[in-house]
Amino acid sequence: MKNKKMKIARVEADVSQEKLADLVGVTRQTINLIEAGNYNPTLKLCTAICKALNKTLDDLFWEE
Amino acid sequence: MKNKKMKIARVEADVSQEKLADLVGVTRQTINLIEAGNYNPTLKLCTAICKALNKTLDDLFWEE
DNA sequence: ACAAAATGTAATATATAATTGACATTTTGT
DNA sequence: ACAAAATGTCAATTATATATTACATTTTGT
Repeated sequence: MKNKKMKIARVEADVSQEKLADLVGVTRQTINLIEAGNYNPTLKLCTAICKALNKTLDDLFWEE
Repeated sequence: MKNKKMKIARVEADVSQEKLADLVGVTRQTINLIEAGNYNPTLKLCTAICKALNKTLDDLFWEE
């Protein structure tokens, strides 16, 4: 269960994993792991990522 | 920063903290802490809570 | 083709989410 | 008024999100 939506939003915003990591205050590896899936980030981090990419939680992290 | 939205949704759904905890597979204390605020739950738990209460992430956990 | 940037991934360490058990207080039903 | 249920909260432990360091591979620009 990769997080394609987040990766697409990031690429559309034209920011690298490293840049996004800086923006939200985590390491590049954490961003990489989230996009790779099998990861369970905290709400605070999800929210920070959404704001950095100008999206909402439902946009990037909701799964039916 | 209490999570009022979650508490309201839970009460409207007529489930106790303990019942909700059972539904989503955590302890009552964890639910209590989230509602009390100053807590940073994981995405998986947030999603489980939303589904149990028939809400979305934006409904319960989005903060401007 | 080449160098630089970006990405994938692993091992170990640290911070903190979540558990467990317990008790006090508040709320609800009768 | 009373008992039962629900909630608030604390201390100590366990599980796991995130950091750190490091290296290999892939992608991008020139």
